[in-house]
Amino acid sequence: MARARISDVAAAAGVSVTTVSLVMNDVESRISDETRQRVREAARAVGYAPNSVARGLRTQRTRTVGLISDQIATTPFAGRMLAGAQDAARDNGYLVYLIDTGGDAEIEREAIDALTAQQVDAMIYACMWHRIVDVPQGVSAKTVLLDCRPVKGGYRSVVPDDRAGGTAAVRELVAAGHRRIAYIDTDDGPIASRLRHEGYLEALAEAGIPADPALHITGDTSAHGGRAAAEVLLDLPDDERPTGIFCFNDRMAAGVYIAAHRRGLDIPRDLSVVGYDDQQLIAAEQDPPLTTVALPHYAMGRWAMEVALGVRAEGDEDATHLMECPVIRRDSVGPPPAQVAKPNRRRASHTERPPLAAPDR
Amino acid sequence: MARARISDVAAAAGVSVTTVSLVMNDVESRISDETRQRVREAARAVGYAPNSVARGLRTQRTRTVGLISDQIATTPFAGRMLAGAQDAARDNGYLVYLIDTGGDAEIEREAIDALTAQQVDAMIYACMWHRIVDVPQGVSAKTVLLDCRPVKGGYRSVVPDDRAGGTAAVRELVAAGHRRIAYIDTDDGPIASRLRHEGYLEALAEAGIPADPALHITGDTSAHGGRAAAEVLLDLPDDERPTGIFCFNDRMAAGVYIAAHRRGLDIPRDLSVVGYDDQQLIAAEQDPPLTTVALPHYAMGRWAMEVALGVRAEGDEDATHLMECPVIRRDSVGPPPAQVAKPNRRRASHTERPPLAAPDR
DNA sequence: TCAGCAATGCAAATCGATTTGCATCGCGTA
DNA sequence: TACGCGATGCAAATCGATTTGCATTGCTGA
Repeated sequence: MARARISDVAAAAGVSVTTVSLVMNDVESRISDETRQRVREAARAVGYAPNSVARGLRTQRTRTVGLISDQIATTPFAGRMLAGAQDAARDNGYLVYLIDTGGDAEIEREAIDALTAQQVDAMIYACMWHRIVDVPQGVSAKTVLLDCRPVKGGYRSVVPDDRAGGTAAVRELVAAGHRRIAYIDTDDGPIASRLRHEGYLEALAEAGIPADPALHITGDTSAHGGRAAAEVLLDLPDDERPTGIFCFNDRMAAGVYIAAHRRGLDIPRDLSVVGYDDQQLIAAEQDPPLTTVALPHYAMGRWAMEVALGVRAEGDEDATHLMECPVIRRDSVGPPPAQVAKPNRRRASHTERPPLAAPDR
Repeated sequence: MARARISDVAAAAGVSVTTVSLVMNDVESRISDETRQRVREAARAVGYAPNSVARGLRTQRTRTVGLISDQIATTPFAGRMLAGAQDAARDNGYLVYLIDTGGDAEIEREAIDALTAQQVDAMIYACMWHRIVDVPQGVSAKTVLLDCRPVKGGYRSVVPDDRAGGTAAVRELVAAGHRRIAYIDTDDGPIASRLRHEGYLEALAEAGIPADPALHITGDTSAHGGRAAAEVLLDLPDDERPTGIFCFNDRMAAGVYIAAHRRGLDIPRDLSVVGYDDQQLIAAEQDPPLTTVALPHYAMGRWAMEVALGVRAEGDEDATHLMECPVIRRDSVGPPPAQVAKPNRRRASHTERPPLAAPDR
């Protein structure tokens, strides 16, 4: 049984298709209340629902949005961003096409062409890590960038405020009384790395704590990298050893936990730790649960969609919106030990110490 | 500058729109090679790409698929499933609408209506956990169920083969020489729980090992639940204590690690552990990396899409496909200790032992 | 009684493609 | 010369909605 068409409703109600259309779309005036009533009942009786494809052809607006992303599958953050965009779309009666390009430029090209052919009303170009992108040609002017910034302007975009997040993280440690605070950074060099470092320096400066380059260590962004970096820090002489560590991300913070536990250090009694990302299944499940800074993925997704649909008035056509990263307080920050505790090391020296002690660079 | 229409190409090539359409769609014969050439060049010159909306209206096929899911945002597995479905769609020239209902029945209803109005060629109804669903009315016959089974048939569906996965997991332990093998189960009662337990029993049976109800413990599906359950097991007398533990999921296995480490037990020397799910950032990052059973999300997503699009011939219209769960061998399984090691307990007894020792029920 | 106007509703054009049936042309053959 | 036929290409209908401009009806007021 085929779907009912508007002409079926017209026949059932004994009116023209024009009248049905006018009634269904609540166009003002022209049609008497009595007729309206009759049309509505007929529509319900035959189970009519307008064909969006036909409507899209005629009106030139499809109420669909294309969301192109480079990596949906491989990061646990993606979901929150999608959910935010999704919810905003639904709230406004839009449907979203999702395309994951896997970062492949050719697939990206094809995706843009396909979405354009499909007459989407807007596009969102999403990245899974805060980075700078060269937006491909062909995306419409109504494209919004999500978690990335354009190489040379011309687009509205939204990214996390990593700088302020770094400051907030370090302020947690400062507020707890720490003065020797390390930053375990990544050596992969993403934008967020630089920004969080700036935030770290700013928080130190505002607390009147001189920055010590020896406390800025790098490693790869895994638990292993964090652990290796932490071992370098914990091997420092007692009066140079940090009492608080801010980590580039939660996975590295998990590595710090491992290094600390292996030396019999208790968190937060002997060492305070703050992470970044508030990564599901990592941050909250640490023992003790990790204090960290959340990446506002849901809010960014929502923002991008609302701007793309034009329901959120953003004055500037060419501006990057910084989304606040809230601190999530859990149990990994406490006051510094009264005097630096002597960790009961299992080994006198780490002969296998990894070659990661890269000082500031 | 508006997009070029087919009539623009026709004008540029000096032919009719019929001819252009015939050429662009590679309809056989009728048009001379010379004309074909001319049309193609004209199309390229004006930058023509067909309008999918108009085409969809005329052909009644939109080359789009709707993917309705209950929880995209909250599980780290979703991405793989989406990626599989996505890739299969792209391989066949389809675009996918993604809708996350959050499990809300009303939103689900609206989603189905919206997708129907949008004339999707097929739908996929995806769940994030293997479960039984009452598929709402109105989904087309071409709907495929992903990671769930219908209450009363009528749909094609694909789910992980949790039973065989449970068997494979336990076989790993049996093959390493273990005879006292525990199963730390969940008490939430998902389908997978029962199936994996059946698989566990089957592996024991085929190895001629009698099942010991005391070795079937339950807990909640978190690291905390796994840890509590492991403590119960490790408190058993030496000759009853398991040497190998199969866990319902990787998070619980992570809890087993914590319990073992707190007692000074080394994995896999003193205790072997097998998880389930191969969860990103959990399984591989354990110390040592966890041997586990992978949920075949990507393959299931691809299967569902291919069946939905009709490119994979599945004879039975009403059948559930079981997708194999491969074992991922890492470093948490070894031979059992020569004789059961005396763990160097920190405490003589666990006065705070949690009330979780629910025997088989 | 009839012009004029408001109220109401409809016919037809339109969006941009696909596809059916028909028209034209040129050439070979009777 | 006239006819038939293959090759080629086009006009027009169609998909299902929206929307413009016009037609009809009934009522008011002169």
